[in-house]
Amino acid sequence: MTTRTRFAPSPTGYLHIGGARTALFSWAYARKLGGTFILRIEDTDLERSSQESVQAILDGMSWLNLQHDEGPFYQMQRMDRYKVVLQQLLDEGKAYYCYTTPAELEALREAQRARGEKPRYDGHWRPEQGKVLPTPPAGVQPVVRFKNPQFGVAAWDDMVKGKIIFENSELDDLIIARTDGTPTYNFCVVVDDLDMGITQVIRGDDHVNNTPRQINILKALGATPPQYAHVPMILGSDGERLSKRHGAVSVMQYEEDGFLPEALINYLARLGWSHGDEEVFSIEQFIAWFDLEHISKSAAQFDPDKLRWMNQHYIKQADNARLAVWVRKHLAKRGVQVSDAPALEAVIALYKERTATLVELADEAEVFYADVHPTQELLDAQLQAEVMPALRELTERFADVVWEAPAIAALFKELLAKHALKMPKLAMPVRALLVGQTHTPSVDAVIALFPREMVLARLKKYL
RNA sequence: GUCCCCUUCGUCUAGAGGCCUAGGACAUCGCCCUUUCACGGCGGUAACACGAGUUCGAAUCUCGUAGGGGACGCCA
Repeated sequence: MTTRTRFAPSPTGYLHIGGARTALFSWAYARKLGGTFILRIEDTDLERSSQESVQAILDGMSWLNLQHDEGPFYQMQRMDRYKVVLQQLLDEGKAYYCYTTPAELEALREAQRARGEKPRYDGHWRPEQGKVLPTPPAGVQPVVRFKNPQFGVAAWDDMVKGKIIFENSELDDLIIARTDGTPTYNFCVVVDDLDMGITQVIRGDDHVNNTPRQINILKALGATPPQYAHVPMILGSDGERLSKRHGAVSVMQYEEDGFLPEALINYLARLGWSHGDEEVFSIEQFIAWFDLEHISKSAAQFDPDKLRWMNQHYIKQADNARLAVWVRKHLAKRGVQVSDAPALEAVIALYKERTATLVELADEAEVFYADVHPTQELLDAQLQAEVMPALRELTERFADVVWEAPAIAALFKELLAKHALKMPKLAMPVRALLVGQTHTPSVDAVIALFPREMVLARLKKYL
């Protein structure tokens, strides 16, 4: 049987970090085994589902390069199929109508909670051998409940967590169709996974509790359950559940914040999964190495610092032209047009190993294309009387020195000796006037990057 | 409350009874490199939740305790 996995998000928001990692694992598993990766949109909750969310999920997947082979399938378009299966279950006596109203259920649960019991349906309308069912009340639309086995267990060998066993007596009869006739999540999932021939269900471990119910429905349909792999969730950097508070929870937010998709992928792959001591690896390598056994069983805390480190690594080895595309677009958003001199790629080549994100890279590049305004504080600190003569002479000599880093460096050395100054004494003020700050790459390299006239203009402005 | 799951440095993790004086990575600290800042190099601090048991031997197996998480919807 060929491997078929799926990612089945509900379109009630953007693609977040946790979903992205589940998708990544599911995708990688299929890729590794030469299988098929299916995208399914679970949009049966009309209240909360939206087309924008569908698009956000699609965008996130495509940015991360997680291509699906089939789909996207939409559950709302499969209603007819669900109804057929629902009727089948009803006909076979494996599901039944229940007339208990939401208000009655609420009262029931409250009473159970008060008694310290697990809130659950009491089986009031559940048909049994020899049991006389109450007369359906007039005017009440029934829901359909699945007749869950009362004895035995629902168990499976989870590919991540190992053996998990639930007593059927712990499970109640879940609603599989609402009063309006629409099927609910646990039922749709079962039908879909069955119809789509899913062989491994890889999903968040918040679904562990749904699994025994799904297995029971599957069995009622005469099907063999797929294998299950429940992936632990990702916690925010504070150890709390991921939420809006954590800022960048949407995958696309990372795009905006200047992260490379391969960096996020590598980081996510490594978060809660490992292959010995390997930290940095390509997507091909990941696919080759990936397995479910090495996914850790417990939740992992998201570490922004490590992601930044990973991103810096990928920026350093990324193609300059590719980085330039992003930086150019980003600077345009700030209203800064990148000109031909200096070439953006040359700027990036010099700066990329010192920035952890593309936004930071853009920050560094901006001064080459927009006016700089050194703060008065910086000017006061750097333009001390003792360096002014050397600074003026340097500026004069800049007019005809060979405009290349080695020649510029030689000129610095010459003037340093002549004026009896140390390198930082002269380099710092030049940095301040040129780019508005004192932390830059080698000063001669920075100067050589600028067109000569630009350097002269920026220096003369303060001399 | 009930059920299910989890527990190795601050964080992500390696670890399948002796290879563990518990390894790597991020972070952190120190040193080196240096034209500032980075990059890079070298080194340091830092963990098996606790308690019993099994065993010649346990981070690894068993049980218990504690702590954490998840679920208990006509949400997915």
